[in-house]
Amino acid sequence: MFDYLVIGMVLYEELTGYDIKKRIEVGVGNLLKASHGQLYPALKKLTDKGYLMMNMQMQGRRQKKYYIATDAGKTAFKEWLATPFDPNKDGDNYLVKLFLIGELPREIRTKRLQEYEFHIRKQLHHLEMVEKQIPTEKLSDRNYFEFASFYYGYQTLHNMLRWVEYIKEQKPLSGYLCVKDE
Amino acid sequence: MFDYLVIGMVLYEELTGYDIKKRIEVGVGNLLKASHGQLYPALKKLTDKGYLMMNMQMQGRRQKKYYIATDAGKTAFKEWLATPFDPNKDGDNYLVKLFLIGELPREIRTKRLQEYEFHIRKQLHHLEMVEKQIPTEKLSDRNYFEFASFYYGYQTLHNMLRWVEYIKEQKPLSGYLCVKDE
DNA sequence: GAGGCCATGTAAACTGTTACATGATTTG
DNA sequence: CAAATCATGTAACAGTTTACATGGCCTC
Repeated sequence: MFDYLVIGMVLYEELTGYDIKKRIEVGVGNLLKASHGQLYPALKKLTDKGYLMMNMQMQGRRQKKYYIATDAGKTAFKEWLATPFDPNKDGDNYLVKLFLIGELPREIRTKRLQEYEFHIRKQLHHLEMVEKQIPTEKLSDRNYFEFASFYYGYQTLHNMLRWVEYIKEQKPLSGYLCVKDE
Repeated sequence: MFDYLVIGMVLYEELTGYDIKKRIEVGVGNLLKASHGQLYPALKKLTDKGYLMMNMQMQGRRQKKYYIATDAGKTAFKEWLATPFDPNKDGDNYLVKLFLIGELPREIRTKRLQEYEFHIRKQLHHLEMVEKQIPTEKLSDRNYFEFASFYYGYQTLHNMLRWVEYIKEQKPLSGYLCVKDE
């Protein structure tokens, strides 16, 4: 998965390893860290495989290696991206696919987004079942924070749902943070 | 860290490995999975170290192993929990400590929560700097979803902040999900 | 009686981090 | 001129998942 994310970063633009790392941090940094100890070997491996092309340049005395996806890399990437998300196998990584989903043709994209939405709703439903078993009265300090964590997870899923609903219609992002309710 | 989480689950109650796994899933499942291939060896290791005590029982023909923390285990756990959170070392795992923070005396707890809050605000501030560089006009399909992912991360942090502010004052959890704004 | 959940465990494979290593450029 | 950031890489280590392995209990 990490490999595909890397290819996805250099589909149209030449970037250095350093640049790629930055982009990943900004885009999906909240759930995935790309350590350079993982990134640089990956770049080498993907170049050897023929998925990336490397172009070394000198900027003054500093060497920079620019990478860009080859046709083979683009094909492999798009095949991976178009594959339906499997909750059992892909676990939590749907956000990575969502991050890159703009690369899919609109029709498949909409289908995938609907699948994600369905999956989130299923998880939410499950948490609602669990929630019914939480006592509502006075909690000890101990239990308070345990249940608080549960509610945090619940809330997080809710936000995910709202977000997917929002981007499914490709509403302007400038409005996203201001929207308060569903 | 995983080890301490496990000890934290059995401070007062005897639980089986299976039970522990379930509890972790409900409490912090959204950011941490406890695979049984990791849990069972950990239980064995912690028992050997003297941090857990095991008590085998038969339920019909089925053997169940109940674990509970020893005094040594409790001490080690509380030392770990009281240690200030280090963003450079502990990364994203603060939610695990928050999940267990009710075990700390109120004074230290409040201090830790304030530290978490400060850390989240710092991250938010950083994202706000990044956000200023995002063009507000019409985005291509490609860029739309990349920036959308950024906003998701931003939103997630905001929720984290709201949550920490809320539980800092130990407000009733039943109201949490209904609160819409800060 | 089949399928799903309860229950435990091991080992190989895989993934990811951290420490080690080096050095240039930019900014205060 | 010091510190931060840019820039690349390796290797040992730590952490995690997955597949293999087994079997009981409960509900439809």
